Formats: sequence, structure tokens, C-alpha cells
Amino acid sequence: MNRIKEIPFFSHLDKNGLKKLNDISTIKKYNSKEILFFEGEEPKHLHVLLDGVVRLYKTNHKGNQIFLHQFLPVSLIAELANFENIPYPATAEFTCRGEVLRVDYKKLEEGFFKNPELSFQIIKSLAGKLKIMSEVVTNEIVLTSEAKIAKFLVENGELFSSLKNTKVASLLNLTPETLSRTLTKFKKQEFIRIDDGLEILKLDDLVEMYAN
Amino acid sequence: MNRIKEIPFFSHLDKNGLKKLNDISTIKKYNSKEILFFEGEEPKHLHVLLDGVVRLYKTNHKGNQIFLHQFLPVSLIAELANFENIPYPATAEFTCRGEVLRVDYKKLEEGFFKNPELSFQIIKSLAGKLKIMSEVVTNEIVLTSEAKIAKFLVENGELFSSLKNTKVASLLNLTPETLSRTLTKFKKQEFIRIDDGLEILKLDDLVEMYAN
DNA sequence: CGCGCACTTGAACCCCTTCAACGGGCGTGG
DNA sequence: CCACGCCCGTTGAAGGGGTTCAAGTGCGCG
Repeated sequence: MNRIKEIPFFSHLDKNGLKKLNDISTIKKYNSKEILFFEGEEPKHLHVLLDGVVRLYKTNHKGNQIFLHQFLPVSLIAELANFENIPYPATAEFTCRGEVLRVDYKKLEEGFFKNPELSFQIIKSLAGKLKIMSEVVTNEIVLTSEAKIAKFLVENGELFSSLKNTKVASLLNLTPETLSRTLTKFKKQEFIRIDDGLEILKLDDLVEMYAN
Repeated sequence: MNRIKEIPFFSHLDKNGLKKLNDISTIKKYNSKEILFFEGEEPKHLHVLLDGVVRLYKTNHKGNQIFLHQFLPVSLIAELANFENIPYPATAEFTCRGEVLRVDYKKLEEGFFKNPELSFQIIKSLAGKLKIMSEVVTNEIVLTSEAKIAKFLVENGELFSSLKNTKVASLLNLTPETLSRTLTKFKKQEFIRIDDGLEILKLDDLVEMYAN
């Protein structure tokens, strides 16, 4: 109950609303590597990530995981599946231990959708996800590997420095080999320098590679 | 005014609401091949497709158009860009002459977002788009060309029969050559037969190629 | 010292595109 | 009526971007 009150999605609810919400939801803990839901599963609950980190991915024809997004608290996760009443379009896996609020979706729909403030929150969440998906499409379909890497260096420089290259490669859905080759190319062209952290020498050239 | 009343999105509005909406919107006609908006443009209006067909696509690094979706009336188009106040993530082009209701988005936001019925319509529209995007990701990233074609044959058999192969290829973001080769392969395997329309002989084998 | 892990580099491979050539159907004009 | 051009589909061969496989290197750490 106290926990629910702190969730931005529901913070506007009055005492009565909170109580009703509390009645139709439970909190469940997960450990690292546990699966919140699998691609293809039928949704019964609306999941609200309260704590921990969740990785969302699809599996391609070769069995490789295609990384789509990483969720941080507090987020609705794959609410699309609830709204559209379709199977989950991807798999959600905890990358560290965490907690989820599981709300009985049917009952939520009956009782709460007339609430304009909640509707607004849902719209914001959906719009945000659509934006993410649009970026996924850009990254995976429109850009070459070189452009993807350039974009990542520019937009996530610190993250790049803090992660191993194998990890970065998997975030970008590339092999470590491709990442390595491209980075040495960038170094030879003196676009970047790497010693104890990333240093971008020619920002414009990097941006040019993926902008438009 | 009369036109607006017939739009499902707004059909629930009372007389006063309709009048207000009418005041902040205009109807604009477009011819075939005209562009509703370009990728990268800043959105000022919410576009509601009233008549005609609109093709949504992105352009990849080689300058090829990557087909994302075809909109039929009545649809909101790329409302994401309005909500998130970001540039349009793709280009929208009329494939035949049509009409669009252009609503001044800023004013809409101020006046109408408290309306729970309208919010619900927006949620439905957003969720539907998210589903579309999820399918785009599946088609373009997860499936091989063979699987894409198998899926299209199974799910859009009549459409396949009614279109030229070049058109089908461009819907699937494939070259006509690849489509041709794959179809002859399917014919050799006796999965399909084509004489004056598509005939699926081994549905299960086709489904197997893309399911899972 | 020896092991494991991340990174690098080269070579082969794969899937699809690109390029080029060819053939058939169909409308149009001579 | 035939010849021509055009579009569409087909087929082969080459090319390209990235992955896969394999081997080698460097480094930290028990």
C-alpha cells in the first residue's frame, strides 16, 4: 500500500483508489536472470517494475538474442500486450534482482480507465515506448554497423568507457569482432582515442556517419 | 464540422467540444505522391487521415525506402511525434489522393486531454501503433527473407494474388529477384502453386518457417 | 607459472543485393 | 497484321556487409 502510493503512475489516486488498486495487485521479487515473461506468453498481469533492471529482447532465427531495451524503475513493462490482448512480443529478463508490482489487468481495466490522470500517464508511457521502438528500427534497419557504433560513442561515451567491449557489442547487436574492427578503424582515422577511457577527437565526423 | 462528428476519435464529443475542435482544425486535400510530412520535420499539427491511403517509410543509408506501414482512414498518423514533441521519425506519402484533418496540437492538448473517452481512443491508437512497430521489428530483424515471404503468403494470400511481384517485394523490403527465387523454391518444394492466383499446398510447412 | 578472459586479426562463409542478360506478354503504331 | 518497345519476371554471376571460425596476443590473478 505504501509502496503503491510512491509509484508515479498511481500517485494521484485518492485513498479509495489506492485501496482498490492494492486489492487487485501483488508484489513479487525476482532474482538476477529470472524471466519476468517469455515472448509468446499470454499476459494476465500488468507489470510495473519497482526495483531492479530488466532487459527486453527478441530471439532471431539463429537463436541469438536481439537486445531491444533496458528498463529501469519505475516503468510499465510491455503494457502493449495487455491493451491489445496479444502475446508478449519479446522476452523480459532481470539482469539483477528486483521487484515487480503485478496488477490484475482485467480488474484494472474495469475500474480505473475512466480516470483521466491515469490515462494520461498511460499515454505518456506508450508514447515513450513507441519512441524507443522507433529508435530500435532506426538502429537495426537504417544504420550500418559503423554508423551504429559512431552513434553509440557520441551518445553514450561514458557508458562505453565503463563497459567491456563484449558488452557494448551485445547492446548494439553486433559481434565483438565487428566492434573491434570498427574501433581500430576509427582510431586510425583519428576520430577517437582510447586510453583509460574514450576520447572523441572529431565529433563532427562521427556525427556525420549516422546523422541522416 | 459534420465531417468531424463522423470521426470515431471524436464522435463522443458534445456539441460544445465539436465546435471547439472545429475551431482549431482544418481539412486539407492531397494528391497522390504528395508528402504529408518528411522524416525529421517538426510536428505542429495532429494529422487524422480521413480519406486516401498513406505510406509510411524510412530511408536507409543507401537511400532505399524501407516500408513501415500503410494507413487507411480513419487513423491518427505519427501522433507519437506530437506527444513526445520530437521530429517525425519517418516520411508519410500519399499513394492516392486523400484528405487529412489537421488539428493544432498545442490547442488540442490544452483543451481536450482531460476527456477520458478521448484519452481512451488515444491509448488504443498508440497501443495499435506499438503493435505495428513490434511487427516491423519482427519482420525486418528477426525473420529471414524466406520466412518473411512465407508469412506474407499465409497471412496475405489474396493480397499477394492481386499485386505484382515487384509491389509485393517492396512491401516486404526485398528485391524482386529475391522474391522470385524464393517463390520458385517454394514451388519446387510444392509448398505452393501459382496459376491464376496463389494456392497454398502445405500450410504447415510454410507456417513452420516463421513461427517461432 | 599457468590459466582464463577479453581483444585482435585474418580467412571463409552466408544471405541478400546489385548488375546484367534474356524471354515472354501486351499494347501501340505503322 | 506484324514489329517494336516496354514492363515484368527469371536466372546467373559478382559483390558487399556482417558473422563465424580459428588462431594468436596480452593481461590479471590465483
